[in-house]
Amino acid sequence: MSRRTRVRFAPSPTGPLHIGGVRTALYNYLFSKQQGGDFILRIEDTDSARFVPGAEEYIQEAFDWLGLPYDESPSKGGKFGPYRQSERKDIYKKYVGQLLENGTAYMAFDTPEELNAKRNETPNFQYDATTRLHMRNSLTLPAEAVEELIGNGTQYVVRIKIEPRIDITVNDLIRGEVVINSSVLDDKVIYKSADELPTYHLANVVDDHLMEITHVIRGEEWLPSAPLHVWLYRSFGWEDTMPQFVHLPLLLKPEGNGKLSKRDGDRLGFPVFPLEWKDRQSGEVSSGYRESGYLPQAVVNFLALLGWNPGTEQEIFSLYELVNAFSFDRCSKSGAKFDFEKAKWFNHKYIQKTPDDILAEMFKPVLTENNISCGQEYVAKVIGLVKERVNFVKELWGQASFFFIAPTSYDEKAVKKRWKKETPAQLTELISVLQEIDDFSSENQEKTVMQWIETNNYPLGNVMNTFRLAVVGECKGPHMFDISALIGKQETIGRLRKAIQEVPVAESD
RNA sequence: GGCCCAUUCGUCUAUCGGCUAGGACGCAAGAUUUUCAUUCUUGAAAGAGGGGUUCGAUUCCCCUAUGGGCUACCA
Repeated sequence: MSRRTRVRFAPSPTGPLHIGGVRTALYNYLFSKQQGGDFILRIEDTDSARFVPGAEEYIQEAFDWLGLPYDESPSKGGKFGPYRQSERKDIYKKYVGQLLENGTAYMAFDTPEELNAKRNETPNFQYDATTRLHMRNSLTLPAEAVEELIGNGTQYVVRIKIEPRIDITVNDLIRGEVVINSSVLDDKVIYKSADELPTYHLANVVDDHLMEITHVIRGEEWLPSAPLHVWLYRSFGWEDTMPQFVHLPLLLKPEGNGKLSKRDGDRLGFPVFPLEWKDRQSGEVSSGYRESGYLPQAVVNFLALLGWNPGTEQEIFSLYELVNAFSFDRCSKSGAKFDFEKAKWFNHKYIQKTPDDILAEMFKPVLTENNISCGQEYVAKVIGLVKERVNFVKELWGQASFFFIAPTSYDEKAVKKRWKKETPAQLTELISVLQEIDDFSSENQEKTVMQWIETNNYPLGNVMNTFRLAVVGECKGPHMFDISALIGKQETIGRLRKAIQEVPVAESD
């Protein structure tokens, strides 16, 4: 009997979604879609103290932007809901009761102070089979005392009871079998009476079971607690439908050591979040990929290759191609440092793939910012000419501003090098040559102007560069006649006239 | 400290015992171009160290080193 593949991405709404989390979600998405299964978003908000308003909305918006739709989620619903753990209190309560009843968990009344004291006096103190009988819990206290404590409202926690000296095998699709002896595990808290909420471990196992999750695909930081999760499945008697585990290598800082953290981004000058995030408390703004000008497809492509490879030399993948090509046995086992330069390169590639009119739409705000209002068709044409030289949409302005406004100054170095005393006369002549051209297309202009240059035996490089200087203001930009053709005859001649008047001829030589 | 995971160019990675160790980003040089950029070509650049196993180890095993993760009534 094979079950329908169902995977979940289960972030905690404690702030903006980190790019490492995005990659985890992406791998979940790719795998589930390849298997024709379901991709589920579950919000793990069991820690009320760390809840951050707006975080859940942010997460949803990020996946909308990235183009990774969920089949089931808090906003979309689904038949395994609710999808917010804070709304599943009753469910957890019921299942904790089950463990208490079958004796695989117990209640502990030790206060935080008592535990701290224990930890201080005993090095490497662990709440486990060797110590639990010296603590205040339902194993050591008489039944009546336990009754009384509960009766008078004393707060307690429920701990899982780990039997010692048992080898627990975690089967991981990337790492193979990881065997851990239960003696190194501690009796983790799985439920707190204070807020009637489970901790991650319990909620996770119960939800994955109830939601019929077949593959738990998550970051490597969860590997150490995977044996505990296996133990929980065993305690519930759910081992036969236990999901397959997949622990993904972590995303590391681009320089130095440690895993990529929220603070790294703006410190190193690149985003670590998909979308911009403004902290409501501190007002601190963290940059996002979307706002920095990345195309979502580029982010997805780049992230997919960070820890996975197709085994071929293909690097540019559409989401569809990724879904088909993805597999866990081509995932690497070690952490990947984030390479921001390569991310830029991917974006450059995707800019080239994006149709000009879509880029024009994205470029609109930049134009507005510079007080330019202009027909979309013209903007698209401009972009077609310059897009191969940019990595980001917003860089288009630096490459194309002269298509919208005439130069107000002329690059000094270039003027010094190119603007000779004969230049004004030559350009004046050029004006009359251009004046005569009826079909102002790039090709036609080129033919005519080249002929004129040849006939007069003018130095080609110098004439063309001064022409460019007059129209662009610098020695840069696409093919000269493409520029003049696009801005038009009138504008081209106007700019030539202006330059002849304004650019001073160097006195020397 | 304890436990777990990992280790090929600066970075992401290929190699599933035969290697002149391949590709990409970045870097350098050259070519193309009337400019700048793009593009193209070429180049420099790697198996952490030590033991085994083997005819032969980057590949398998062990040890050490290094990196990373976990070690909460966080996730």
